[in-house]
Amino acid sequence: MTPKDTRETILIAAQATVQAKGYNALSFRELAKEVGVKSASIHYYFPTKGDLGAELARRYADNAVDYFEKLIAGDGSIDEIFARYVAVFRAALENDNRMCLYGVMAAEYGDLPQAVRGAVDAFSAANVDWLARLLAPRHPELDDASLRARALAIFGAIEGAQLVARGRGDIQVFDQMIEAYGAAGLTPRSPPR
Amino acid sequence: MTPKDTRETILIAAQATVQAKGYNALSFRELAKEVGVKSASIHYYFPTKGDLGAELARRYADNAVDYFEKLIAGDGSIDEIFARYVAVFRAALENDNRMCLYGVMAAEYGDLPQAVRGAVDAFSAANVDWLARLLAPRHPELDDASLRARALAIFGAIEGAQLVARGRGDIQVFDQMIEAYGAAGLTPRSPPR
DNA sequence: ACCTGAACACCGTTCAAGT
DNA sequence: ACCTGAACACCGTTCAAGT
Repeated sequence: MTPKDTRETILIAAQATVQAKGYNALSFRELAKEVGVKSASIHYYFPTKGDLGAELARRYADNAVDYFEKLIAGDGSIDEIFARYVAVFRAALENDNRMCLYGVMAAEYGDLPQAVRGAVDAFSAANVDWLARLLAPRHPELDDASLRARALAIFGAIEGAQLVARGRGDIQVFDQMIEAYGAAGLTPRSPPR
Repeated sequence: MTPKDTRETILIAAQATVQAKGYNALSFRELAKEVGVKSASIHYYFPTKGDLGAELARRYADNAVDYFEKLIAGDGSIDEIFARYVAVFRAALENDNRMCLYGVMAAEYGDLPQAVRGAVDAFSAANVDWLARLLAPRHPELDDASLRARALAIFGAIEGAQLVARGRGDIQVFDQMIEAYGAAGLTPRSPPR
């Protein structure tokens, strides 16, 4: 395994643990065992746990932005694109009842190193920006501030649906909540399949 | 200080820490320093951290249920009672950007002892029950399952608003999201003051 | 450049010992 | 009944030492 692979393997394993158990439950020693090195070697790539956490959050946000850009540039109605956006959050729950990295870290915010907080904030800002862009054509009557307020509310509602559904350990709870948001008119509705 | 006080002091200090930093960031040794005993004494009252966490979650749910019962039995329109319900979640953010104990613990769910999980689940169930009762008179057209789905969606949206607002460290973000939920018709709207 | 063992101060937990 | 010191295996971090 090349060093570049080792670094990547660390990040992948760490992300899975944080999404499942939280940032504070992530242990360098456990992580080292999964990767097949000693814990001191993790520190070679990431001097502190904060450095690892910050890179994790940055990577997560960057990957999300890339994917969302492709979604909005691709084919499909606003309803269809929104459904694919929601599907990303649903997929985390399908993956062993994991949560969005952002949601986990936001809940632990008070104990997060400053560098991690910055990357966490960037994720929510990117989601709100993207949602505002997606919804803009449908809401020509809204000024920029109102459009962003709507986007913020949608992002929060989805995060909350994920949080509550993971507590229930029931993905149908997530689907039910997303359906209710659509029925109330808060979000676009998924097109029938 | 009587022993009963000691036990109570432990619970109060522990709750504040969990709401600020998360369950995993709670340390028996730090807690002992705050309370003014040695960490082994905390174990006298709560044999394991799981025992403490479970009691924390139970107490939190019980206190919430008591308060909510008083709200629904007291004066006021549905809109007014709902506004007071939302105010409870807002108050956590006002208190040094803390979160609802439930939200924090749900985010750490994968690393929670079984006893803690049970108490966490009870809190969300209690909230959904209560919201369904509150909204029932306004939605005679909904059957029980639909009413509960609506209540679930509202609960999740409020939790999500709190999660995102704490990440921003901005309580106005919370207010904006609650306003947007009302505007969309998902939740009752706060009566003007 | 990459990895490691050993040490440090921390953590939850246990338990024999104190009052 | 309530508290404690000391020990255990854990934790993140540092660093000198290896290749």
